[in-house]
Amino acid sequence: MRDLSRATDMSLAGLYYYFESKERLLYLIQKHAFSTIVAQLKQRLEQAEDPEERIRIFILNHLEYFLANQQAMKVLSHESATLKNELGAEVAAIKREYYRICVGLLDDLKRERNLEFSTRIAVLSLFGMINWIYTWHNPRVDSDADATAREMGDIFMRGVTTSAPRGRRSGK
Amino acid sequence: MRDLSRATDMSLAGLYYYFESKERLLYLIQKHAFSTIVAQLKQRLEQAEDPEERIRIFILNHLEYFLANQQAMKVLSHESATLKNELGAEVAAIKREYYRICVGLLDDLKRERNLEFSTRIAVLSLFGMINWIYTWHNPRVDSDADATAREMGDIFMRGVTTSAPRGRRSGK
DNA sequence: CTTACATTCGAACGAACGTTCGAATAGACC
DNA sequence: GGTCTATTCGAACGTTCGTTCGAATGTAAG
Repeated sequence: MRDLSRATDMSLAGLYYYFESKERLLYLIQKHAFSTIVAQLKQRLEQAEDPEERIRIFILNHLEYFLANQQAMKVLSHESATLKNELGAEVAAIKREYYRICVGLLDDLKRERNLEFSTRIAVLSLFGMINWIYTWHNPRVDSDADATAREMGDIFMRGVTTSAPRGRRSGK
Repeated sequence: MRDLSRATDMSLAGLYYYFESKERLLYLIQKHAFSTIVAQLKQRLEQAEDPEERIRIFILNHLEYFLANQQAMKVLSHESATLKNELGAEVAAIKREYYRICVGLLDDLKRERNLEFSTRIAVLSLFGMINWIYTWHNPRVDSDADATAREMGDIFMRGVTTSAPRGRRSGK
């Protein structure tokens, strides 16, 4: 709270005029962040029918938000389990909806192509890949969200062993 | 420190007879954990020549340690950036060695099969997958380290779109 | 100007934290 | 017994943290 008061040029007591507690402030931030991600995702998903493309949209949407708000995401990941009671439950509900959307996307893919794998493991592996990015992505070295989403999508969809040399890609 | 004193049935002051500071204790824990992982990995890698199998050994070794010490890994992930100065640098060096080993494994695979992908993105995606597990793995629901490592290895190697239905797997 | 309400702040409170210190206890050797 | 060292602890220290309170300031309406 003292850091926030310094950063906002408002007194410590002044902050408490707008936010009743540190916990409630964290709740508002988390709710806003995850609601925004989910809302934008739903909107973008309307523009694609193909299951693979929809998964790639999911990845891109996630990475764009995480890279555009990298500092915030560090804090959110760090404080993700701190909320108690109803506050925590409400945020957890949004996260669960986000998780379920991803499950649906993967189940669609499985159905369309008659695939067989554990949706749970696949979803959580994908979450690991795209959540972890806040720990390493450096704008001066790494490519932007679009390119990173494409590379991660390739790995998740086809794995590292199916990448063709010299830019050509083996037939779909 | 008060939590530790309670958990160890030793007084708060008594802890400081063995560890000069909280920071140094965290350093010792981190150093021990990462050194153990790296040492065990090196030993296991001696028993395999095939690049793909070596990557699968890497995944299994990582997951085994993370699942066997899940609580500890939560703390280590949470406190991973807390160490300053030489202490932090020494731990960072071990992590970098671990990272470099994984880079080597992937470069070997690329060379053997004439593949083309960003080693950096692949390694960091893989790290995301296997590090994230401490946030979700539930022993009562999820399979053990062996099975999880196999499933994650499949996703990382071949992607979700190359899994065959009804247990049969397309030719290696 | 006066009233009423919204906004801001300095100063402090109580709790939690990392750490220290001097005294108390235990065990080994003479 | 006495001496020495290793171990343990209660009590406190100084700091940081989340939070509160009463007073001061601003602002708009009558």
